Amino acid sequence: MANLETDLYSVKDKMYAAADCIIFGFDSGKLKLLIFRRRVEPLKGEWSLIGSFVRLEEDVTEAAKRVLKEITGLENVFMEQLKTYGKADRDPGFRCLSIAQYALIRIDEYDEELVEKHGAHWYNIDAVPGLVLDHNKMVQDALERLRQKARYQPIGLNLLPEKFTIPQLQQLYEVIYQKELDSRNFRKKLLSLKVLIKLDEKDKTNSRRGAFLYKFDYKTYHELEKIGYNFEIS
Amino acid sequence: MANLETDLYSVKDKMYAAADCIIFGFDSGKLKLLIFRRRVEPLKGEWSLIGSFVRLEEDVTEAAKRVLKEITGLENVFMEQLKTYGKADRDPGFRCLSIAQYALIRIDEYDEELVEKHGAHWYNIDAVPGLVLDHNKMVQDALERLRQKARYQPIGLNLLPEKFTIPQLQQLYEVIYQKELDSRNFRKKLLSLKVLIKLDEKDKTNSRRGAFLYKFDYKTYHELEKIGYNFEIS
DNA sequence: TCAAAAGTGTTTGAGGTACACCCATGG
DNA sequence: CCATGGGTGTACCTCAAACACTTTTGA
Repeated sequence: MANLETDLYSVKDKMYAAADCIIFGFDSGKLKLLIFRRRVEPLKGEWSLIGSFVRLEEDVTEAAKRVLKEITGLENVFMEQLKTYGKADRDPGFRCLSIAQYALIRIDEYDEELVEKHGAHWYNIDAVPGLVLDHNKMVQDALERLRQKARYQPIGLNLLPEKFTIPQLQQLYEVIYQKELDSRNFRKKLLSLKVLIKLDEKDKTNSRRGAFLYKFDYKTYHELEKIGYNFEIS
Repeated sequence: MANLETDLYSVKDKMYAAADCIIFGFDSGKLKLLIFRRRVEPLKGEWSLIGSFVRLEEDVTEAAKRVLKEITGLENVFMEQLKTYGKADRDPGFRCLSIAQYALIRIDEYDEELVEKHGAHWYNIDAVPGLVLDHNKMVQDALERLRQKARYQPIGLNLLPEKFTIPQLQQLYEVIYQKELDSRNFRKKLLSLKVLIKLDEKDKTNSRRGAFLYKFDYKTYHELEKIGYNFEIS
């Protein structure tokens, strides 16, 4: 990127590719998005998704992982390609495709210091400010994908700690679907799937009585998946 | 593209983007794929998806439409971005992302002459030969997407003529899902959705008795869609 | 008249949805 | 002892799945 501003001819003459990350988190019953203020011109100081140019010798996936690690310190995070934004005029400076990817992170695990160092902030998903370029559209598309995908695959769990309670899980699905769920039916459905392992511990942060903690049984889940089982939470 | 081979330095130094199209058709009860033999080095003569570099001043979507029109003569075809293939080493010649898009076309409408002129061929989906680079993977991914998407949205209809019979439609779903369906249940389900318009004509190509032709009622469908109706065919 | 595809109803079981009360505990 | 969130059971109804025979008509 160093020569971007010095070598104008080559800049205008080239195709660039950016890996932009839509980073979701879940905290205090809210779905959150990690964004930051751009540090470079153009649009310096504006809110933006976190991204980077894809280097010539680098896989697109690697670029996204690099960005994510740089800003959160996390590796091995759930991340999936959303789609590529390829309008010729989407970036007024030069021709740049954006391969958008969304990530689901456990908000209790990220490196707070690193995040602050980069000028990043967590915003409630329903209060995201105006972002640079087509980034708001990307967030909307990512949300829709998350909603769609969470219905049939247990990806939502990537937003919770490894040990979680049923009420927590229900709350998560409620914010993803934007709809209240009946706790009796939710619990019944979840347990009938046979992929939750009940632990002996309780989480007492939300009530005197405490709620039992569970872990998701990925091993069983993957076996069931092979034989055409489908996880579905409406 | 003309200077690709003359200007080696710039070739190695640049990021390219290709729009590759996975073109599906449906004919004689089979799902088909349109591929062609590469006309240029490298890999000249090998089977390949149809694609083109995305021009600097062109939207990615436009590039795909351009390719599709060039080879089939068709415009206004159902086409959707599949995903971007971005491994650094996916193309041994130079750095090239591929933004893959899949298209569903009515096989009775394409321009046969044009297709032949380009050395293209329709292959049964279960007999596709080895393709160049990662193109076989793209086809697999597109198929999976088609299967997934057809379940909840009436996109399959883009593979049939405007007027179609229920048995034809059933056959289509059978090849997409790779599974036999019960004709009584299928018909019942379809008609209960209230989005098929029965015509007075019959198609007698498949039986003496003839089967009634139907049209899909997109107008009603889109209205129902707004109020949270969901089309679903298992 | 017969072969071959089109078209039609009913029964059953699984699972989604609606709904209200008791339990456990710390302050 | 009580306020607060955690946890449980039942009745109903919808819909998917299984299943077999009649109709039409051109050759």
